[in-house]
Amino acid sequence: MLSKKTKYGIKALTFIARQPERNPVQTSEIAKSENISQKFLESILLILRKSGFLGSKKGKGGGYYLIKEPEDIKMTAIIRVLEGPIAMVPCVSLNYYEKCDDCPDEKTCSVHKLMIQVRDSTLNVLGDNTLADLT
Amino acid sequence: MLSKKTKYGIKALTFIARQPERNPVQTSEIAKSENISQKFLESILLILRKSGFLGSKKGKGGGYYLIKEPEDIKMTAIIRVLEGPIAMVPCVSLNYYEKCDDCPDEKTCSVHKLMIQVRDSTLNVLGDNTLADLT
DNA sequence: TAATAACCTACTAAATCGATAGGTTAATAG
DNA sequence: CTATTAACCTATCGATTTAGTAGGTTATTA
Repeated sequence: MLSKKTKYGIKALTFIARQPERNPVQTSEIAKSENISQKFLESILLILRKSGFLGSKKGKGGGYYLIKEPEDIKMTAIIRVLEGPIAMVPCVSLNYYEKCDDCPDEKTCSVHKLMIQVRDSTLNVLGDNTLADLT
Repeated sequence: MLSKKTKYGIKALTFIARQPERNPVQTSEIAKSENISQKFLESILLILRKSGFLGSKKGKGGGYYLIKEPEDIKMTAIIRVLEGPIAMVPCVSLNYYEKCDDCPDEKTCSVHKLMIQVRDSTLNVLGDNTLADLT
């Protein structure tokens, strides 16, 4: 299941990407429009800023703005930052690999074999879609 | 993330499907071979029996056995029983649909649009694979 | 200097997960 | 008929994660 954190993060980024001007958008505006708890959203946008998706400006007229073009922001990147691994099992994760403690040999593991296929197909979809495709 | 429940369930089913004879396999044997807590595995095999994947036999020489041919057991069916929805968001789930409380219109929701694609590609992989493919 | 909005830290209620404990029931072997 | 075996059932539990809330501080603008 996708966490609300990730879901809200994607919605917020989409909201910002939809702005006609490149003006900063306030957290409160996004929160109201997308029905998200403002405090929770604050923490999400902070993560997205710290990981290089957003810039920010304080004080009146401040807010968050996109640093890159929506076409250049792949959904894989967003989801990895907010949700963590895309793979359903750590032992097939490209960016968050971890060995299973129960599995002695990945090569003969039936789950491993299957989850690699799932990972690849998911990766294809999320790699093909950019923020621009969601606007 | 795939739960251990589902992971162990798939491993157990694969183990049973690998048996040369159709003889019942004991929980203890699977647990030992696959490094799974026996008690936990018991509860999983019980679910798989109640949902029609396995038959069981009590007493000495008892255990669990497949009811259908491995070729006829799709991975989608197994995962839906053990893990629940395959979709990452309830609002795009075919078997466990639920409306999002924050989202006023699914048609214009960016997350919805994306998650439908992820669901379909995952469904393709899990629908193409049967238990026989994992053995 | 007041208002604004991002930024930061800490806490928490509720749910879920991965078990464990301690039995009961039914089938088989001797 | 009895002991053993293995499935079956119910309850509980510690740890972790989730989705927030509370209450501030810092920097920018009018």
